[in-house]
Amino acid sequence: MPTGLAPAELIAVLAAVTDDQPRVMTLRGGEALPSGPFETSHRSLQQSLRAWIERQTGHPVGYLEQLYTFADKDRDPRSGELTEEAGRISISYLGLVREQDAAGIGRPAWYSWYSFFPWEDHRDRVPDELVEITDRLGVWAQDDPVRHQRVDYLFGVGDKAWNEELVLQRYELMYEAGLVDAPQFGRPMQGDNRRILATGISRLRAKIKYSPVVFELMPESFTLLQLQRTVEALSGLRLHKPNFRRQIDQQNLIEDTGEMSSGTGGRPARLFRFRTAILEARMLSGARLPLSRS
Amino acid sequence: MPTGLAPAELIAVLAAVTDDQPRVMTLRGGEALPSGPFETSHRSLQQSLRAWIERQTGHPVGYLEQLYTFADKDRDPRSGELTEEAGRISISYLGLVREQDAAGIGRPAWYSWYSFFPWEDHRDRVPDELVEITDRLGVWAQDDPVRHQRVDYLFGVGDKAWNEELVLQRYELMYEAGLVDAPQFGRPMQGDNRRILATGISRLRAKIKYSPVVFELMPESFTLLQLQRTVEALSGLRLHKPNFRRQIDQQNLIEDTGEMSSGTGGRPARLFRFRTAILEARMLSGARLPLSRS
DNA sequence: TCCGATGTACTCATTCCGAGTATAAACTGG
DNA sequence: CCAGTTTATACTCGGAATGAGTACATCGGA
Repeated sequence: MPTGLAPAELIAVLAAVTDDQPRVMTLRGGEALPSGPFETSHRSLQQSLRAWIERQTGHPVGYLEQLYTFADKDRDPRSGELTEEAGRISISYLGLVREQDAAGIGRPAWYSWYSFFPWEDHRDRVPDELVEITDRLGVWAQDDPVRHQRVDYLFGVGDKAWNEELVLQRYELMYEAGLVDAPQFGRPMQGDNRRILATGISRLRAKIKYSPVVFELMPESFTLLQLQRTVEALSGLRLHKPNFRRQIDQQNLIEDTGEMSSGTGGRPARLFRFRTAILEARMLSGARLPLSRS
Repeated sequence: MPTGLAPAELIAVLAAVTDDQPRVMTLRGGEALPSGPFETSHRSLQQSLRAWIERQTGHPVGYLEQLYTFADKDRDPRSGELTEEAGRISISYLGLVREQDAAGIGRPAWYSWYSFFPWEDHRDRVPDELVEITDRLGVWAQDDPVRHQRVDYLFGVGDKAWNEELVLQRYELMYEAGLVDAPQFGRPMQGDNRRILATGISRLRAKIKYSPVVFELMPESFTLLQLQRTVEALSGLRLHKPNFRRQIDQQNLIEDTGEMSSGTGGRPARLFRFRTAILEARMLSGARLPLSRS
């Protein structure tokens, strides 16, 4: 991004899925999210960011959504000092792209989410890191029942279920407990970038449940298993195959292309495509109010 | 708010429910949402806004959530001209308060949402305004099947169901079709304030389904019917009484105070209170992924 | 004392969801 | 070419949640 006197900074969480891994675009060897000043020459925030991303990656951004706006003083509660840029506004966005090969000068790299948040990947087993974290948080909560309740709820301790959407809240609790700087608990990032990434992951994990955004991450045509693997990568959970397929075709979101996948190891699978012009789509039923007739 | 050279402006959608009407705090005779510059003297955006609101209303804000951040050029697509303040950032918030009597100098007024969006109140009947709007939109869509699909989906035409959450998208479609300036379609506001209000209503209508924010609008103790009437006011829908009650006590969110309501016309009702220290609460079941065992 | 309004406890059918089973069709290594 | 592995796809079945409706209780007031 060209520099200049800018009233605001834009920060992007750019996500893609490849090799069954959810990935995020980073700069500086995985230490920073892409960011730059808001250019008033463009028409709007969205357009400004979209243009910059497409210049950087060589790919169009399928989906772009605003995440959160911070003031500088929101951003790093550790250092109480006032910087020269005090009062600057940072606006963060979540963007989804289909491919991850950057056209840049080799600087951008796509890291797996789970290298920053190793405790969030529950696809194969409960991560060792999570066990250690809950142990340490147990000590931190000690005789404080309120802390204990928060830890149990956020990290699925005891009979509580693991809720994959609470990425941000888990990170913030770990921050409070002083665990985020431990190197075994994920790759560090500069400033508050890891927290912004957590915000994006939380948002996306929630969104795939009631909106068909997953398809923004899929190629033109795909098999049902590929779709399932993508959802699993994003949510960090393993899904039940027959039930997943049932839900997908109940939603009526995809249609058969007529073609079959070339052998990926087993029996060839049908190739599907996303039904365009489906704007009324909701992935799952969505919450309901108990309506009255009439 | 004191004026000054500010990098950003804060705008608040302050909501309350009284007399079975969802209300929003306005200035200038209902023409503007409260707003002011972001004061860097405070610690963060949230705190800055919270302090200002409490000074204005004399009441604490129970719940405060960021809505959306606009650049000036996002804000009024009609006038293409560049103003002196081009590039200014506006950050909007949704706040919930329990009472609506302003301590101010008589300037703030609490108007019903539905005076700005008369077509959004479906509690008693389908509003006449909605019928006229869909008629006009039918003409606007004319021979364009894509437009027709959008209109049908957003406004519940034909066999499509009315979706109360789509307040913002409906308003934006009406804007596109040139209907928002018609005086019979709701009270006007200055600039894009009506669109920001629509954003807040959309967010709140979605939120009450999976989060216990409604209780931020309720008094200390309340009857089940009062709670139902509040949800109905917010959603603009009429709910099924027995099923509403079933859901509420399945969620285990409230507890009996032991007291009874003084006669409100019929048999006295139990008074309940919100169970504090319920952070794991979700109003409804929430969408689900088809999980796999172990 | 009856009526209207509200409060509260049920029933019943349908749909949705979690869990599991069974079979089909490819590839692989001996 | 046969056995075993991997993936694809079609079912079944029970339990939970949801939509819709019924029955009855208890108050104030005409």
